[in-house]
This record gives sequence, structure tokens and C-alpha cells, in this order.
Amino acid sequence: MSLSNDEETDTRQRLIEAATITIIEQGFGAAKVRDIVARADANIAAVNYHFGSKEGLYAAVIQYNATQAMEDLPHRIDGDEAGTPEGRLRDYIRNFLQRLLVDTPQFTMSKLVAREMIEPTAAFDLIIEKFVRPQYLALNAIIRAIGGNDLSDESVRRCALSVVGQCLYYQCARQVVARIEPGFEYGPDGIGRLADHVTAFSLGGLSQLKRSPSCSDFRPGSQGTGKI
Amino acid sequence: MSLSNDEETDTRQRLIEAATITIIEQGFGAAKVRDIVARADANIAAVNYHFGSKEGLYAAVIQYNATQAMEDLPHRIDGDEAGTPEGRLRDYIRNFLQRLLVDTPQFTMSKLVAREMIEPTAAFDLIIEKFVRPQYLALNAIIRAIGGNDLSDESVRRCALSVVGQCLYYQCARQVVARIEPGFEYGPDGIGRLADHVTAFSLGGLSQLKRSPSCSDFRPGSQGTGKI
Amino acid sequence: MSLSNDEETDTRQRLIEAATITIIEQGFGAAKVRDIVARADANIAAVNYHFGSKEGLYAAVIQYNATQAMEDLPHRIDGDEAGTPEGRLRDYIRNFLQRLLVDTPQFTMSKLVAREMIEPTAAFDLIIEKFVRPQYLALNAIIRAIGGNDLSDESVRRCALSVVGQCLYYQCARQVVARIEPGFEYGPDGIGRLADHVTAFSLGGLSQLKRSPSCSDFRPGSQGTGKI
Amino acid sequence: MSLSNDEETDTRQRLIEAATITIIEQGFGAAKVRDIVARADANIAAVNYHFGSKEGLYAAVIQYNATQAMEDLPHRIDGDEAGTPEGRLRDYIRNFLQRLLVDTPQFTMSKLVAREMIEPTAAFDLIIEKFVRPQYLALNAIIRAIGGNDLSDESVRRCALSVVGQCLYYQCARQVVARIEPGFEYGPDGIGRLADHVTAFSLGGLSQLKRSPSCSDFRPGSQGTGKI
DNA sequence: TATGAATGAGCCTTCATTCAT
DNA sequence: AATGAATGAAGGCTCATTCAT
Repeated sequence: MSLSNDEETDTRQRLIEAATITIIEQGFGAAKVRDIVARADANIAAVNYHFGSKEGLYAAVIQYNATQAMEDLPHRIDGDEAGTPEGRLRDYIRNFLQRLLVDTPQFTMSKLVAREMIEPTAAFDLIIEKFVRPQYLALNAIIRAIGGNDLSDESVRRCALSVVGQCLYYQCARQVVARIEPGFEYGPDGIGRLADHVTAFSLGGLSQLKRSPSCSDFRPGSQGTGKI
Repeated sequence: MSLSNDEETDTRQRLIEAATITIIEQGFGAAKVRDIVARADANIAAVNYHFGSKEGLYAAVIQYNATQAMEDLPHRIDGDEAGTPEGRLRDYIRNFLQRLLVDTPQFTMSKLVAREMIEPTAAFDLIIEKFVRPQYLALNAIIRAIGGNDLSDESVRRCALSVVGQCLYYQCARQVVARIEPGFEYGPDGIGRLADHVTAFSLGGLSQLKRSPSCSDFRPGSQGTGKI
Repeated sequence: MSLSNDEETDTRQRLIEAATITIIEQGFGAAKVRDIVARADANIAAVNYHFGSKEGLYAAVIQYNATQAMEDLPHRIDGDEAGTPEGRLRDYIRNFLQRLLVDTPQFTMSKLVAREMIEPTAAFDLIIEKFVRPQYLALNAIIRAIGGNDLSDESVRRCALSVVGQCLYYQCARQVVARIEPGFEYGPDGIGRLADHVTAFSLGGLSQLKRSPSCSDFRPGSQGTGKI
Repeated sequence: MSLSNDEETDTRQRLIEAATITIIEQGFGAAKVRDIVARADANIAAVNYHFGSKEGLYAAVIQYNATQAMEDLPHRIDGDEAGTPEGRLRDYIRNFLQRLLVDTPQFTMSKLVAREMIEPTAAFDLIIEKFVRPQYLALNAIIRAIGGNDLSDESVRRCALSVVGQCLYYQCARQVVARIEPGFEYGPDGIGRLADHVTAFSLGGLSQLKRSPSCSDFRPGSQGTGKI
């Protein structure tokens, strides 16, 4: 309420933002409290004062970014069924890739999740429930709409993971891609073309699995007939 | 000369193996030299004596595991063209997933690569050139054989990354998968079914891209016509 | 604010003083940070906090003692031309010897310089420019005033080094003097008599060189003629 | 006796020579056993095998070099009274400076002594008695011969130290001289001219002290009369 | 509330020395 | 006698945290 109260909130906020950037860049373990407070233009003792510990700061980082990210998600992720299922899949993929790859202060949550996958912390559960599962269920719904009754529940889930995997790869393996495919660009156009490719590739995959419904039925020998 | 000489593994070797496990579990930065030498039942000064520094030990770890991994690769990864291209793709995927996911002291290299993606060190270049690129080129060759002249070079590369992405996801996001799909199992059968799925999904994706050759030509609208 | 604040010396200051003593006693290489902080009644991390490193602390030690020493120099060293040149030479020598030999917490700089001669560090340049050269130039001026036009510039410089050498010897070779001349005492009286001797000896040397101006002209044979 | 016995002696000898060079360059504390054995092309365990410890090696270094140096001293240092006293002084100074300053594998002892002055070790006593005192007494004899009965014993001793100090300065403060008098050269000619200067300066000093016998009688005021 | 100096556990590394062959 | 791997004490330095104002 008071002016000083506003300033405090300000320091807290700056710390969270500075920590977000630093942790995305270096990971939680390698990020130093001294660097974070320097970036936030705050005092070395501020972290422990406001958050109790470095881990407390990280919990606040997750909390803040998860909330922010859920608010920013396009409404159709939340279950809106407008448009064709294929169009919704394309939008989902495009949006997912953008959040993963676009170099802006926005979309930090997806990058934090990628970090958490490798180096899980106490915030892991929170992230799964508040951020990952809702989107995963939305993707499942889209795929179910595309596949209709031709796909088993298990196939739907596997296909959802195949879609997510293709996208996440460009985040996790960004350095590798930069090395083995130096021409790859992460600007808006590049991401757009990438989304087109992933969508087409995935629709093809879904189409294939609709015809040979159980993935367990698939046998390499059947590939030799040339019908795929 | 003595029998004990044959039985007791070399300290150098024990250090490399202990470091491999520790670094896979914790990453290079978080792995402590004291823990590594304790695991190797060696003296704290042994690392410096044999490898000059912690980083020198890591370089030896990469060198050793990369050599080991390249020797263990099935011969057809090296360009053998026996069998149908589809069969070779399935073998490639199955082998890739096994190396990523099987919980054995073997197949350590793939896990080291996954670490290096997140936390690149001075060994990054070595890994790319000696381990990643050869396999990536082999996968490109398989996909080219499947796609024939219907696929542009760019499409081939994008498809290769889509295949790799699906597989790597299960390594990178192992903890996430365990949470959102608790039933997923990483035993030989589970990995076999997973390989079947990824193969079928990818062959479907390739088939789709052969029909709409340029991924840039793909438009969501065209998906609604029912052709997929 | 509190009284204790006035009485307790600054940790930074205590560290510098403790380091000064320790380094004079043992040299920079052999001085241990743990010993220095113990002497300063400070924490092991204090050196890194205040000075960045052990070398940073040493730089501060030099800086502090050099500043202190320059302030303590008698004004006539700075170029004051009061008194006869011979009197100024005597004062210079007496002051120089005092700073080298008196066993007080004062006059530390000269002892640090003696250390630096044997074990040069990064601080060497700083010491030469800020401390040694100004005094050397002052001594040159005194000798020039004594020698007048009878001495070449080179002779003046050589004589200055002869004066400095005689004084420094008692610092560098203190242990040796104590052994081969056990009666030598380093109290005020002893230093006073020593200054008298060095002054007389040096004035005699100067007088000799004025008569045979170029040192290169000097030949032992000419000494045998009884002129000395 | 056996051939292997000769080879052993060889390793011992190589270790002593390597240690001599290394210790002169870096001092005893900073010299590393690993560097010494590398320079001697010997095994790391050789030092402890042959000398018991690093300090044992150093004792052997002193012993060997002191013996060597005493053999190499010009005979007249040992009390030969040929030639005029002034000529003998000049020879003494020239020889002293050569041993201190000439950059050869010879004359190592003088450099070890200079080290020992700053960083005395257990070998200090040995050095004083076997090397320093004999030469100091010889110099005293020369000065007594020059001064005759006009000089008190104390004056003789002080003058000897003045001579030694001038010479040693160029060894101890070599780095300083290089900085404040960049033109100074340490080749044979430079050392010759330096010896000329020191001899002339010292003869002048002696001559002065013969006239005002007690250094304690010297007063600055008496300098103003212009007779020096 | 905010500051920044102080803390101490713990890290990697160095080094002379010892052990086993 | 010679080798080189192994040893462990000790060094400088980093870091999150706490203290005193």
C-alpha cells in the first residue's frame, strides 16, 4: 500500500526476472546468486530476505512464470474446438515452437521446463501439473479429433509424444542443430517453415497409424510392399 | 605378471568409468572429483596425476566412450545398404532408442551427449564430429533411400531431425513421460513397441512429404480436404 | 556510530597489515592466506571478498605501504635543496638506512622492495615507478650537486648505485652480517654510526672520481703511484 | 666399481646440477622436485632415493658447489700477497663481480649465496663458514694492507662490507638496475668497467677514512669545507 | 527494509613423498 | 638401482548464507 511497499514489490519482481533469465541461460545449479542480484541491481542479501534461499527464489520463478504462461496461452489450447482438427494441430505446433524458440523475454516458461527436464528440482511436480499436463491433454484431444475411432488411446498418446518430441528437440538440441545444420534459422520465417514441416510430418504419421491401428501390429516386413 | 594384475582393473580405467557414471547422473559441473575418486576407490590426487585436471578426465571420458560406442554401432549404421530402406530405418530407430534408454552400464555415450546438449563444454566439438555427425549422415542416407527423388535435400534433413527428435524426447523428457504416462515402461518390450511406433509414425510422415514435396507448400487449409 | 566502530580497526586494514608482516617475513609465495587471516583475526574468505585474490591483497599491500612511505619521506628527498649537498647526502643515507633496518612496524616498504628484488611479482613495475625511481633521482641530484661538472652523467649514476648498494647490503645480507660481524648492532646508535661510515666512504669515493673523471680511465697501475 | 655404479653417480650428479640451476632461478621453496628431475632426465623417486628428501638434495647442492667454488677461487684470495694491495683489491672486486654476474653454468655458488641471504635454510651455517668467511677475511687483509695503521679494525671491517655491498647490489637488485638504468650491460666489458668504478670508488672511500680515522668523528659540518 | 561485510563448508588442485614392482 | 603410480596433507578460491547496522 505504502510507497515503500511498491518499491519492495519492485525488488522482488526484478529478482524473479533476473533469476528467470539467468537460470534459463545457465541452469539452476550453475546460476550464481551474486550474478542474479547484480542483474537485478539488488543487494546480495535480498534473495534470502525475500525468498528465504536460492531454492525459494527458484520456486517463486516457477510460480510466476507458470502463471504468466497460462494466461498467455491461446484460448483454444484450453479446449476451444473452433476450426478443423488439422488446423488446430498446426496452430498448436506453431504456438509451441514459438514459445520454445523465439528469443524474447516472453515465453520463458517453456525454456524453464526444458531445463527442469534435465535437472529436476523440487519445482518439478508443480510444473507438470500446472503447465505440462493441461497442454498435453489439449494435444491429445486434437489428435483424438483427427484420428477418430481408428486410433487406440495408446496410439493417441504415443502420437502426442511424437509431436511434442519433434518440437522439443529444437530447444534441447539447439546447439547440435546449429552445428550439423548451420543454415537453420530461428527467426519468425524459419519457425513458420519448421511448424509447417512438423505439422505435415505428423499428419502423415497419424494417417499411417490410422491405417495400421495398433502400433504393435506394425512389422518391418510390411514396409517392403511399397504401399506406405 | 601376477594374477591380481589381471583382475584388478587399472586405476585410470576405474576413474574413467566412475566419472562416466557420475557425470551422467549429475552433469559435469555438479559432479565432484571427491565422489568420483571415492567411487573408483582411488586417491584424490589420482585425477590430477592421470588426467591433469577434472576437465582432462572429462575429455578422457568422452574419448573412451565415443570410441567404445562407435565400435558397438551395428555395421549398417556405417553405410551398409543391406535390406530394405524401411527395414534399415526401423533398425536405426530401435538401436538409437536402445542406446538412449536401456539402463545398463553400456550405451553411456548417448547419455553423455544428452548432457552435453544442455551443458556444453570444451568436449562439444569432439562429440559432434566423432559421434553425432556420422550417425546423422547415416540417417540422412536411409531417408534419402526411402524418399527417392520426391524429397528435396532440405526435406530429408528436416525429416531426419524429426526422427531424431522423437527418439531423443524419451531420453530428455524421461521424467516428464514417467509422470504424465505412468504406464510407460523402459524394458526391452516397451522399447521395442516404442521403436515400432516411431518407425510407423515416421514412415507415414515421409510418405506425406513425398506427396506434398516442399514443406513450404504445405498449408493447413489443404489438410481439410480429406486427402491425408 | 558506536565506540567499538572507532576502536576496532577495519578488517580490510587489518588484512593489509597482517599481510605486510607475513610477506616481509616469509615472502609472497611462502606466505599462506590462512596464516594472514589468522593474524588479522578474519575469516578465510575475507581476502577474496576484499581483494579478489591473494595477489589482489598483495597489490593492496604495496599500494598502501608505498603511499605511506612516500608520505613519511623527509621533505628534502623530494628535491628540497636546503643545506649543503654533503649534509643532504648524509641525511639521505641515514634516512635510507633507518627505513631499511629499524625494526618497527614502520618502514615496511623498504623491506617489501627487498623481497621484490628476489621474487619479482606483478607489483614490481608499480614499485619501481612509485617508490624506487623518485628516490633514485633525488640521490642523483644530490650527487650531481656534490660532483659539480667534474663528474660525467654516467659517473653520477654509478656513484648513486654505489651508495644505494652499501645501504641495501645491510638489509639483504642482514643474516650474513650478523654471523661474520656478531657485534654489529641495529639500534639507533648503530645505525647512526653506520650512516656516518657510509657517508664518509661515499664522499671519499666521489672525491676520488672527481679527480679521475672517467671511470673508464681508471687503471690499477695508476693507483700504485701513491696518489690515493 | 661396477659400470652400474658409474651410472648411479651420473644420476646423482645430474640431479645436483639440475637442482642448482633450478634453485638459482626460482629459489629453494619455489623449485619443484618434478621440474628438477625432469631437467635431470631422472625419475620422480630419484631425489628421495639418493638424497632422502628435497632438503637433502639441497644440502648436497650446497656441498658440491661450495667445494667446486673454493677450488676455482684465484689463489691470491687465499692469502697470496703478490702485487700492490690496490691491484689485489681490484682483482678481488673484478673476480667477485664476475662470479656474481656472469651468465654461465660456472660461478653458481655466489648466486646460491645470494639466494640464501634472503631465504636462509639449514645450509646457511655451512655456507657462511666454508665460503663467505674465508673470502671476507681475505678482503679484510687486502684493506688492512691498503689502510695500514691509519684504520681501526672496525673501520677495516666496515670498509670491507662497503666493498661487498657495492658488488652484491648488482646481483640482488639486478632487476631494479635493469629498470632504472636500462643501458647497463652485463657482458665482460660492462663488468670490467663496473669493476673499475667500484675499485676507484672504494679506494677513494678508504683514502677518506684514513684521513678521518674514526667514522664516529665524521660530522656533516666538516664536509662543508670543500677539502674532500 | 536494505545494506554489504563476514562466515565456513567445500571445491579443485598442487606437491613432496612413499609403495610396489 | 630404477620406475611411475599412488598417497594425503595442505593450498587458494567459490559460494550461499548470516550478521550487524
